[in-house]
Amino acid sequence: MTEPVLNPWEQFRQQVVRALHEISGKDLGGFLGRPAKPEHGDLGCTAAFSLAKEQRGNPAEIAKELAKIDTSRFSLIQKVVAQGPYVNFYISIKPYRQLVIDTLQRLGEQYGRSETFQGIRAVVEYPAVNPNNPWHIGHARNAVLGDTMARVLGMVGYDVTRMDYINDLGLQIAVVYWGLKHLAKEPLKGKYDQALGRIYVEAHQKHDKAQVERYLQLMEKGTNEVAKEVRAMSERCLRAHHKTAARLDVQHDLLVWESDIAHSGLFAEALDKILESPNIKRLTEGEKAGCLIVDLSAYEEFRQLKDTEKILIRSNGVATYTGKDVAFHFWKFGIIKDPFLYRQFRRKRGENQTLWTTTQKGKPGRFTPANVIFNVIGMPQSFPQRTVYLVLETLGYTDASEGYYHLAYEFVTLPGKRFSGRRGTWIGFSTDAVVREATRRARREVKARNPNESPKFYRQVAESIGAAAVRYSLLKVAVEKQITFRWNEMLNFDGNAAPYLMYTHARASSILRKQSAPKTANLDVLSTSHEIEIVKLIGRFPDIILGIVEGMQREKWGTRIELFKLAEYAYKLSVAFNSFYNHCPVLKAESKDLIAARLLLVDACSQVLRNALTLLGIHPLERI
RNA sequence: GGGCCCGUGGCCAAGUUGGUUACGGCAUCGGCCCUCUAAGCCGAGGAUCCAGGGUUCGAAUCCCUGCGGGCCCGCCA
Repeated sequence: MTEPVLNPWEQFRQQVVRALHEISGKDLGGFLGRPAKPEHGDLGCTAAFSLAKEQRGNPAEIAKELAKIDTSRFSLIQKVVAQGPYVNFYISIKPYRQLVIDTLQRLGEQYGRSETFQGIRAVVEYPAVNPNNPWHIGHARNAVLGDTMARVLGMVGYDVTRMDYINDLGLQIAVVYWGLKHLAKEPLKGKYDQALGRIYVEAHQKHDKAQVERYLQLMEKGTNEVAKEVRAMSERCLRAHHKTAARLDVQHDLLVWESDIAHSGLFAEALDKILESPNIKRLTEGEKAGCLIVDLSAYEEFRQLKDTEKILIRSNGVATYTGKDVAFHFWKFGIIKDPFLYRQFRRKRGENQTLWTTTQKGKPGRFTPANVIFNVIGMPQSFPQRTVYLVLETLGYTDASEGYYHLAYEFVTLPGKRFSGRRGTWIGFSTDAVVREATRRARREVKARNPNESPKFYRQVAESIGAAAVRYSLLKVAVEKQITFRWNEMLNFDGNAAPYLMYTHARASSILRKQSAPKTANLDVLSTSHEIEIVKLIGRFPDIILGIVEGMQREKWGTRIELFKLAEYAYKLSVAFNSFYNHCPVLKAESKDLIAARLLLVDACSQVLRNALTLLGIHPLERI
């Protein structure tokens, strides 16, 4: 019995690898790449260059030898051609087309999935915005990356928990609470996080240090009126954050609060574990007398520092940020048992869509430890992030250290300045403001194009398009590129942008509305380059998704993810469809056979586009 | 002092384990709506790949030296 096919392109690639192995006796898979030009075939092999070097031969001669593959034994290889030193493989379109369509029809909305990482538990954490101001557009980049990452991981088999960590015990929270008490005029106007953010800017300048310090102590202590009010304030802010998240269809499963960590006993338990390690030291003399430290001088990049000793617990017994983070990750990985109580924060539409939160009064047991964790955190935090997982390693938790991924991305900035909560540079560039403006512009367009629709239609469609435009703008750029925020680019609706993708899907839907697609058809009549291009792109979809996850490279200062490849794919498929749309009539094709086959192709393309858009967090609409 | 990321047509930007003619978008110019949604399609122009050296049959990609932009290196949070 053969496994049911999930990934058509991989079937072809494997046949090429087998064919090359048979003719050369070597695994030449590493030399395969996709040629830049279609006339060079579907897969090219550059092995002849290095074989020539080894054998002191001529690359072109060697390529010619490699190309003497008997293709009749490989169903998906149509021909092999040596073009100079390159060995180019051409796909056998007839069986491949059938394989692609069969696979897609069998899997439907599941098409694209793979089982490679089945059964592995993953936690993705994002965006961890402090609950004292709203998300600015840079926070949206974090959130959208995390949310999309979670969707992609789910597609390749991971069991994913989408987590948000909320630091409701920091100085900035005490400051905004001070502002609320001393500056704010009740009732606050507008969205709560926006109002808090403005108060914070003012409070940052005006606050009384001693009073703020007093609040901070009470917050950390827990059982008192101030702590209760601060938690209520933070939760209210979080609800406002999650309204923003909902606009962008950014989802979470679990909120973890710093104040719950502080009062859960998690740290005491982690400390016991930390003390078991032979590599933890309590210093008795010098500047750091009384501190618990880990010496990181074994790592080359730390030796350059003035100080290779990383403090986990201060001389006053309080944990440092690194110390807290190490303890928190003990929990994520199940090194210590789960000390939290949980309750529902919000019930969502679907059954399994409940958003849970840690709490002081609730029930235990809502969390299963992870095998791998992905923290979506800015590139500038590379150093502290690396410190955390190197400390884990030094303490003896190598599995946890290796399963710790810092998904690093560069910030969104304004021309010439950074976003700052304190200075209030985010005002006017909150995620809400940007999405609102995108929606406003979308609504104008939608109304012009659909003059006789209801206000409800305009609103719903415009909201989807506006949010999608913002999401896509943030996703289509490689994570290591800084984004300078410009309205015209963020809200571009033409070309490589979300509205184009949605428009493409709506066009396909429009055809299928007029005549539904048959389940089977004679696919041999699909012979134009436009039709074949679509089939080939559809066949690559599962491989694109898997490639994003497998291509993740954990480097010293962060792991890069190539989520933009998903955006790029959706765009390419759309380009191919629109080209087809303009060159190949469907409903008015010249024969019944051709109409049926093209309808089936439109249906197939639309399904894959829908799958891709859903992964991108874009709602595929039938009409826009 | 040490370290990280980025530099590709006017603007944005893919390609950076070396490999077939540097992928696209915006903007500009020309063409296409009696035919399935023109947020579209077809075509044109536009690139010393930051600079200079080096390695190689072959460099946007690797190495060296600079330049420009952004950032990191606390018992802080």
